[in-house]
Amino acid sequence: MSPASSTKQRILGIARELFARQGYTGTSIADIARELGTSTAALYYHFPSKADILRGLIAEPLAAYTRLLGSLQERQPPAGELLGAFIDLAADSRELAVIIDRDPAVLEMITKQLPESSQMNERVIEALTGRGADRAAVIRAHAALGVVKNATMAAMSIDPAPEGDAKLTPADRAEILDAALRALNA
Amino acid sequence: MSPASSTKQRILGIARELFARQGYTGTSIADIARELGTSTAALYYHFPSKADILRGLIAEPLAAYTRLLGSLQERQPPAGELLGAFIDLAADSRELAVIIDRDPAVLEMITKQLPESSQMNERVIEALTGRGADRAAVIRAHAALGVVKNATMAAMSIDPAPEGDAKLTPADRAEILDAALRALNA
DNA sequence: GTCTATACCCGGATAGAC
DNA sequence: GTCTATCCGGGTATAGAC
Repeated sequence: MSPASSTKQRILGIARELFARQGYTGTSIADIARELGTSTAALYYHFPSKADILRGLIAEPLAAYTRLLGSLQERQPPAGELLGAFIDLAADSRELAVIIDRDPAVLEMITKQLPESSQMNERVIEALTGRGADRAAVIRAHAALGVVKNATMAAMSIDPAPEGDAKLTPADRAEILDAALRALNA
Repeated sequence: MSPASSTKQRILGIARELFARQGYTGTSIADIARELGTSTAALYYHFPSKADILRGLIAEPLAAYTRLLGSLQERQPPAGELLGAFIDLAADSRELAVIIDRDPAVLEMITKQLPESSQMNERVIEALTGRGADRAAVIRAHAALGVVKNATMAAMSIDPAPEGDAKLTPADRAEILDAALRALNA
């Protein structure tokens, strides 16, 4: 059963944890193998390279992000809805977010195989401000995104920080969203 | 003259740039030496180790941060003043900020030689909320800090992004501070 | 699917001449 | 202060047996 729960999945789980703690570059295949309880050679039976492990981790979240951005071309949701979606994305993949934008090597890997990603951030800002916004509005949009990133991470770390797949409570989510909207709207 | 403008200073300048772009771990001594136009051995005449180059870069900004936090024990400034101070710190050392909290290896180095630093963030939050704040207030404090970090970085990168030691314009600073205060105060 | 052994490279750092 | 040459460790990855 669960064709997904093979050794491959265990490896991905271990890698996610170690990458988040030590960074991608800072984590060696040997580290992962040790945690897994096998030799490094065994690892290479399941994944052809270290980069492929990373790809296996970020593929889906990255696709979700891309999907969300793509949908903006058809419909411009109100800012609250958009920021809410970002909060959910950040909450779902907070470990990945850490991995991705902490390591320049990872960023480069992503831009290499998904060149659009470099303009993603600008697209988000544009969606939050509308076209032709002035400088102050752009800054406020960045401010709102800063709230989303920082506060979501914090909310999932503090105090009743339950195990791995903790969820963001509705109350916390509402608090973050409100703060982001206040930052956005002068 | 200018006892500071020696080769040491050139090295620090190059290192700051490369560390910011490629990360500390992702930058090799050879990278720095190449940019400097010398061999790696020559570099080791000026600095005993790669870690010492990093220390040379972060010592002063880190001290400034420590000083600011220390001053909080004598006096509790209003939130606006405190957030303003953080904006200025972030603007002054935005490259360093990138270097520091992007690389887990760097973070570890700092906590090893400056153990208090691990509680610094909590102290900041406490200063922003006052003692015994509820969960929502803590989240809002993190939100405000997210604004400071993200919006300051953005403001110094967009459009009239002048050379290296660009300054934050007063207008941008005011915009960021307002957004941070709005995020902080429900 | 997992092992041992190893090839290979690259990074930090040192020795010693100039 | 800078060079060439080199050591050493650790990292990714592979070969080939089991």
